[in-house]
Amino acid sequence: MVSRHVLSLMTMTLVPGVRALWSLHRTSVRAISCFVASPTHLFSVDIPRGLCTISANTSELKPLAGRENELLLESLTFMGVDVKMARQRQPGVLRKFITNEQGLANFLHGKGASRKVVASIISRYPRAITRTGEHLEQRWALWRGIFKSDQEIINILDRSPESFFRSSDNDNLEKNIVFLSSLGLDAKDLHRLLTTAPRTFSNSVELNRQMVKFLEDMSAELGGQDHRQFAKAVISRNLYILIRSTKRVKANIDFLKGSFNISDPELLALLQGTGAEILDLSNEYLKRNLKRLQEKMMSLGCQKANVKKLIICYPTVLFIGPDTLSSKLDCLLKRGISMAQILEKPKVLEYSTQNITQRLEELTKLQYDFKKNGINILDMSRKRFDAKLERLALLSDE
DNA sequence: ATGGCAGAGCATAGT
DNA sequence: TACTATGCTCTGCCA
DNA sequence: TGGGACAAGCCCGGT
DNA sequence: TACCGGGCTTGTCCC
Repeated sequence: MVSRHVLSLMTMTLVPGVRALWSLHRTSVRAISCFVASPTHLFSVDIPRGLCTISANTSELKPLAGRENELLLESLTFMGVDVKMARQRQPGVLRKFITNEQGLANFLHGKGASRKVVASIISRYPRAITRTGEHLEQRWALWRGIFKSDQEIINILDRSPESFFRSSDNDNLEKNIVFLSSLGLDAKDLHRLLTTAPRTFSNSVELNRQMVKFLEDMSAELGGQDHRQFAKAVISRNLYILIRSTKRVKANIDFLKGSFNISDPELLALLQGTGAEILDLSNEYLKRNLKRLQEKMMSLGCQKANVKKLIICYPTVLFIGPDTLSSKLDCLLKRGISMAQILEKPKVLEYSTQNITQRLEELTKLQYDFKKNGINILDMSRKRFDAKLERLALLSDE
């Protein structure tokens, strides 16, 4: 009677993948069996104990018993998992009765992950151990449709375990891939997308659709010609766009629109060009940076049109914190470089104040004439700059 | 970014 | 059996 | 007048 | 944020 109850419980709750792992586990556990009392302990489905207690007190068996699963803790500790971290992140997982940590570990090892990587993955995203073998196989196959090798995927999992494990919906993942491909994003873009913003693929496909729709609508609103093309361009220019909220993106676009008198075609061009990344900024940050940038430039005698020009040809300026930007400008102006020159060659702002200061010193020593030669020399890479300096020194020797 | 956080929805426990 | 409380998962958002 | 060697400028995209 | 360098065009000096 009791055993039949347990059996049906087992068949109902153990999904096929877990059952497959069961037999696998029994063979592989020998090597480490010295650490635990019995193979079943390692798997953390404590059947013998369950058999004893099930009729007496059902609640002790269930996942939500309110206590942590000691055998699971042992198993995780043995695997090198940072249990403290896991507990802090997803405490509920540690109380679960049926888990698949060994299956997961075997699976990942098979794909080339080291023991350390596996431990780190579980520590940071404990829910990973609730995924069944079958689920893992499916999901991996879908990812492999985009990546060339297992190792590539392992690298991403190591960086961002959550991206792979947060969703349990493989259908959705598949739909996402189909959807994103259908946009006309080529294999290379898809690859870059999943590499740099893997979270995109655990979004619901509806959410991704919404963002694309939003971008297309925006293109229409701004008088664009090919709306699909616009959305595609924004995405491939800004791989993070799909993990932003449409609310944020809309707020940023509205803000840009209202802040300086940029025309619709100009805005359209900006957003699908290098300015696409502006959309990532938190709304407050963007507001603050633009406001302070304007203030600073006005105080230096610039017109509003100059601000606009700067942003359009060098949007990255909006990423630079107001204080560093301000001191960077001061540092250049102090050495006799004019604002007009900076506006011509804004790329100089990409370099650190320290770097710029140092270069200015070296050039002053050689009596470099910025008025005559311009400031191109400041925005070269270190190597190129040094080579240039050498040539200059040689020239002045003669 | 990724880790934290919140809300919705779901399953189970408890009465 | 019906209803509530509790806890977990999933998704989406924030910075 | 042609052409080739070398430097500079410019535009990219990639960490 | 800060930094790097590939690759392409243009300019210039010399034979």
